[in-house]
Amino acid sequence: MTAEANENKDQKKSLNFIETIIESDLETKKHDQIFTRFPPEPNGYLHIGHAKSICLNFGLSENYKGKCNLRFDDTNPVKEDVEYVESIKEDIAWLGFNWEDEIKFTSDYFEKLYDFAVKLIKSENAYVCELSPEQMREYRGTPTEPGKESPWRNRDVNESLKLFEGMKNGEFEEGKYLLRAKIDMSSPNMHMRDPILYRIRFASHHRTGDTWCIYPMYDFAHGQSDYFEGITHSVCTLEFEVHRPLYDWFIDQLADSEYRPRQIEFARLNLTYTVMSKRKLLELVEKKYVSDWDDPRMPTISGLRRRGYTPESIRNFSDKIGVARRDGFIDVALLEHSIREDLNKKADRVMGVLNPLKVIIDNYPEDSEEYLDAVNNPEDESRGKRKVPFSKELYIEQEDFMENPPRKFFRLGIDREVRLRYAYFIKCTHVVKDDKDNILEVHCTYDPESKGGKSPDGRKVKGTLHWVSAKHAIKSEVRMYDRLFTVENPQADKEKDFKDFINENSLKVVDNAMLEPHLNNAKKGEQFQFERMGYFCVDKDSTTEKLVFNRTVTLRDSWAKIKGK
RNA sequence: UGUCCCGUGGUGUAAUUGGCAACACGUCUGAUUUUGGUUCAGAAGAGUCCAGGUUCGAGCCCUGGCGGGACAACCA
Repeated sequence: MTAEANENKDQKKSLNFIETIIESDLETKKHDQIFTRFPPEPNGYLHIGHAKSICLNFGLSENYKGKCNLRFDDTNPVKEDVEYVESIKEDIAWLGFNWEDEIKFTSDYFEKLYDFAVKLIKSENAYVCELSPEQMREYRGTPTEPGKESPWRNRDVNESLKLFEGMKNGEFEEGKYLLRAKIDMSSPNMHMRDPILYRIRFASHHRTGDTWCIYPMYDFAHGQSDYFEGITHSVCTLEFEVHRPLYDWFIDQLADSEYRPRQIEFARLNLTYTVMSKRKLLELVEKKYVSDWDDPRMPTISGLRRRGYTPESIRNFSDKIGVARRDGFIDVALLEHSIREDLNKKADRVMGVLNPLKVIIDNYPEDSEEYLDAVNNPEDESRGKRKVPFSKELYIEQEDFMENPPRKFFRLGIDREVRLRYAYFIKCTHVVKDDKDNILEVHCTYDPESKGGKSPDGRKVKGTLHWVSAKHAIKSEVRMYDRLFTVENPQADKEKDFKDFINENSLKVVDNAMLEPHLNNAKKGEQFQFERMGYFCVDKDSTTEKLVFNRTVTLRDSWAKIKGK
């Protein structure tokens, strides 16, 4: 009974506006099953903003036991490339979504689209126009002023037919002719002012090669492709809202049954401090500000993956941000919370020192060493334990020692006692410095009774430090990637030189980090939580096979705040 | 000067047929802790853009303002 009550409670979880539409369509039997699609243009890598759309479209079909196509909207060969097709497939699969049947391409429908265009010419709903780009602009009018009709608007049907065929057969140079729909040049909606259907492009297409030299425009391809595939709910972003009347206009001309796909718009994802403009991301890659599309500083899915983000964290993030029709900015802190939440459960803990400071235990036997038990993941006992080597000379983090500690500093200082995690209590006796006053060595004594980190007399220490044995430690490179962009609202400054968006300190490389030896066996892509420093992802250097760690996200760092105050 | 969309704590999303605005992130306390992490407990923070109207009662309905966004590529 309570279980049932709980179930009801879960079901009552509020629906977003798209789910409301879908449930209503299912209830009224408008559709027996829903069918969505994710339609990227293969002209760049997918980023976190696309992830929202992917989770939405594929998620909807999963939740309502429907279907979802992956369709490449490849109607502009000059911008598109197979490299992008491959990366997009990989990213979607990595996120854990499955598309229905084989992958679709808008280019698969070029023939059908051509036939439909011919039909429109015959029904006097389309004509071949020969206005130049400049004239087009002039004739189009502005959002507040009506346009004027093309002199070719009432061209004879047979003449249009013949010219259109000539366009297809490559008889005319680019720009000579256009196929346009005949709708309404005085419509307040610019998209209804005799929109272009086909343009001539002598460009080789990544799939159809040189078969075609005329290519359909987005508006003439998208809705029809939805129709051909049986899509019920065509979910897209808000900027396509003004295209909807045109979308419907074409469907009206095309549909010969009750069935119609419905375009539904939602607000695209904006993230604070993050630029997601494809144009700018492309520029970053082309001008070598970053290594590639998957550079861990990039907001691309592949960049986040290399940085150590998990598919689950991105899907959870997507659930949390919700779906609506109002534009806003999601705080990037929510994204980071999502990955911390996930990694906190999954990532093994490990000790490492980024900026080593040598500690010598004076009363520890010279050539002795021992292996101490360390828990891999306190959240998950099944992750087991590991042995960590301990010896007379150790490294600790430079910032874990202060000669003149402030009031709330709980770590090592002269005459202070702290615990070395999983090892012993140590107490600092003195330090050795060079002539420039830099600390070279911190000398301590240890309490042999406190092995494992507990003292039999029950005395407490306030601080617990991570450490690494100097002679056993592996030296490795650690790269700390930060978000590349640090402008609060990048979209607000569209025209600003994007170089201003680049955070010069977005990458710090530490090449003398000392780590626990067992990390030698770490696999590429594995994530670890370095004690007190954050989450890191193994990213072996492909040229040298050197062990490299990328910072996924830092821990919540209260100490930094205390220090700042 | 046009058409369309949107306006709920700092941020994002909720609120059954109108019924004293909820959740998450963030922030701040406190407790526990072999990570200044995690976990747990708690607090602050909006009266729903404004003004009218309908109603016993409005974030939800109506009217009028104000504010923000989209639309003038042979891009998608």
